[in-house]
Amino acid sequence: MNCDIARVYLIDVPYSLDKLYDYYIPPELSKKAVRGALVSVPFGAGNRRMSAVVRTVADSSALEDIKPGLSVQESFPCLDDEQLELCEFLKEYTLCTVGEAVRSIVPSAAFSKINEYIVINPKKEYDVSSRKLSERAVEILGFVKSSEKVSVGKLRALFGDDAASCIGQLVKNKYVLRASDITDGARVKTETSVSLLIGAAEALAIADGVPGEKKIRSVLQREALRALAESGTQTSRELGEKTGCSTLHISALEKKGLVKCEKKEVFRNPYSDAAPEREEITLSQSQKKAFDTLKDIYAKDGPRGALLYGVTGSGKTSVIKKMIDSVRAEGRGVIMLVPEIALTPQAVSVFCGYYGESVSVLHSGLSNGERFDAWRRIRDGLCDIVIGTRSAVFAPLKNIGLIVIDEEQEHTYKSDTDPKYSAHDVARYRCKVHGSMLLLASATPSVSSFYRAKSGKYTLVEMKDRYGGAVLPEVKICDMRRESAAGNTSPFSMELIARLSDTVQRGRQAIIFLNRRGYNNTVSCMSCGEAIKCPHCSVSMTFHTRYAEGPSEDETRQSEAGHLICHYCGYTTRVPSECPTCGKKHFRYMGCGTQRAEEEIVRLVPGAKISRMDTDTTSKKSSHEKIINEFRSGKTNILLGTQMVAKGHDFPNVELVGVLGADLSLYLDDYRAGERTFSMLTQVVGRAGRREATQGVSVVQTLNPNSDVIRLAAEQNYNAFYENEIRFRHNLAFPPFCDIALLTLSSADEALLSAASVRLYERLRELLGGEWRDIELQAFGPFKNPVYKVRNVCRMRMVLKCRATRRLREMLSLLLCEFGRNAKNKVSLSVDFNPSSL
DNA sequence: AGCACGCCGACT
DNA sequence: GTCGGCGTGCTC
Repeated sequence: MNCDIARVYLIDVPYSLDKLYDYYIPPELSKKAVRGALVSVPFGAGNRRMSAVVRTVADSSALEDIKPGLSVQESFPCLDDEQLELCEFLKEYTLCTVGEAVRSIVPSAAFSKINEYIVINPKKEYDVSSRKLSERAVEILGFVKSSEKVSVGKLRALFGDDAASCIGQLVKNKYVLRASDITDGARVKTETSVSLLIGAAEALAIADGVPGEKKIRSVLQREALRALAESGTQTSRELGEKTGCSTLHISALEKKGLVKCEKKEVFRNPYSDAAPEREEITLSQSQKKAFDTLKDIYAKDGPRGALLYGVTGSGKTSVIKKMIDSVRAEGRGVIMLVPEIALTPQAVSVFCGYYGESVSVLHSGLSNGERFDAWRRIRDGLCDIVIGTRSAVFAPLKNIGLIVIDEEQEHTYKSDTDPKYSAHDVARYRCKVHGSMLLLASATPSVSSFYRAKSGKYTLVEMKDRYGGAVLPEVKICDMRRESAAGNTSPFSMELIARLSDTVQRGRQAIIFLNRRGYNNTVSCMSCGEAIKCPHCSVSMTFHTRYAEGPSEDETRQSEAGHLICHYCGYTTRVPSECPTCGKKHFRYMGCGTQRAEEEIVRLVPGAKISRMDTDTTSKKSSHEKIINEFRSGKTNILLGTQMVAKGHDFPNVELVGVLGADLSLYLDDYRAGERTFSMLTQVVGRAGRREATQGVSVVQTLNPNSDVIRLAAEQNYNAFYENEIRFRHNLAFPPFCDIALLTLSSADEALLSAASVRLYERLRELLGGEWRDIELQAFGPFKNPVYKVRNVCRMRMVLKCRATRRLREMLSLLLCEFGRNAKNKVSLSVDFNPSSL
């Protein structure tokens, strides 16, 4: 066999079908059907056309029956070797399909779309009466006859779900044919630049109608000439805007031999107008020291990772910029990941200004076209810095010298849709491939990363001084139990109200932070302040109200209504009649949100002009920036909001920060609750008095003033916090001492779902007792998801504490295939390693 | 997932 | 008798 064979992965197949398939390459495509190319192939009994990516080109196959019919979809090889291997890495690592991996690293606009449709068979005489066709089929045939081509989906919509079988019948009897075509993905945008072929003086003379010169009657053509003579080469769009001429006028000028037009590709870049600003960076002594250490690490060979741990305000960004400069000086590229660009637009603008044309920005707010263009710019080597959110870690940069993960503790770096990857892991992988350095930066590193640093996997680089000798704000912890004992039922302490009034009166500004997130409340004792915790997991229990929140359907009523549930192990109990810690009988159900807080401020602080910022008020595209600008300009004097107010913004006029319910996030049903609370408090407390000589003040309100996490965050004592936390993780076997694999079954059919969850449990036990008995793991469940029903889909889960080894992944892969194959029953299984929340 | 093949109930 | 129900199995 001397015909070439392409070994491909199909793009949109379920996990159990995600294997390699062989197809003949037609001789005329042998140049185009190369490794990494996007192709389409006929698949399955019905020869449906499916997208695929070529993994290997071989000259022979182990199989006998190989289908022809491969065609090439895109003009460029979509993936290079590194990206293809990255896709396979993602499959192995996160148990996604190769197709899902491809879709997440290639912008959707690069994909052509395959349209399948039905046409009438011109060769077939359709003597309907003679053949035995169902009435339905005759009806459908009539419809197909009357229209040129119809998609199966449309027929299904018009004739009901059994249309498919009728079509099968029609196809079998050759009344109709299946066919497909391809619509292009994103167009490459071009623009036409117009330049004069004659001298400017001559052009002006023609435009003015000077006698003796060539005569042009059209006013608009003359105006276009004038504009070109005055300002030189321009795009046809610019000319149109300036003079009102159209492309017709320009092509007329071109025909007359007066101008020449050139088409060239342009890249849509929403950041191209960032003000260029390249200030020389001067480093303080401690910054310099950190920078030198990082450079030494960079100069080493082999896998290198560093954790840049610097207290808030120590000036990490300048050190990172210097690092980026020195990496680029060696001719290598940089990827810098940030948690969420929407929250820090000005930080991105500053970066873009500093690095100008060399930087590409990638984030979810881009249009498909913009994203595609940014991706092409990077792939074609037109820029060497990429700044972006999680998925920017896949940027097709060729020669990576450094990957930076800023604010590395943020949970946005973990994806919770397939592929369920963590940017840290992908960054580590790519750094290994490129021989580049990984740099994590944070004022409050994640416990896992700090542990890696402590155990020598990363080099720890510390910055202990605040830049410019700024002082930390004074932090007052306010015991809200006393307030309520004294009869204050408002969410604000007397002290905070007094300070707020004072601040407002003196024309200064304040930030109020309220971490009112999620839908469920915790129950804590009015007397000792302790929240009720699960006896098995030492995480707080969640109080479920009568109705689940979310899209309110009548059926979303929860069966566990009015119970306490541990989202971790599934343990469920009633609210006890007395506090397990102190025996008192009164509990507080916490749940004051930003809206109520706003009302209270209006009532309690005369003259306050408040901006409220939370997901409710920032749903519109630019409203977030509007609120920020109003506050920055002093139009409002109190900024009230959720996490958004804690991030990145630097408001010089803020001297007071209030934190309501500092312990709210402490009792989230997740083992990282402490870590998140600490990070949050540290950030928000640091917002007060950033650069003024006058010390800012933070008032932290809590029901639990003795909590170590809150106390240590107020002191900004990360090390002590870490020591506590790592001990807890060690004792209860949580990451980094083990991994968590979350298995989720979902289905619209409750009975099938619970049957499947029993099967899953039994199958898992069977596997672990047999062929896979070498795997050590602790399994919990199955139990219902904390939010059991979402949009009428019910979910059940099992939680595995284990080591995410290759062997474990193999076993879970087997499970995925087994439970995927039975997809008939409409139950699907998914696996998430170390999910960002439980 | 989708689609074919294949073996049992209610209709012309 | 057959149409068409969906159970089972395969897809290069």
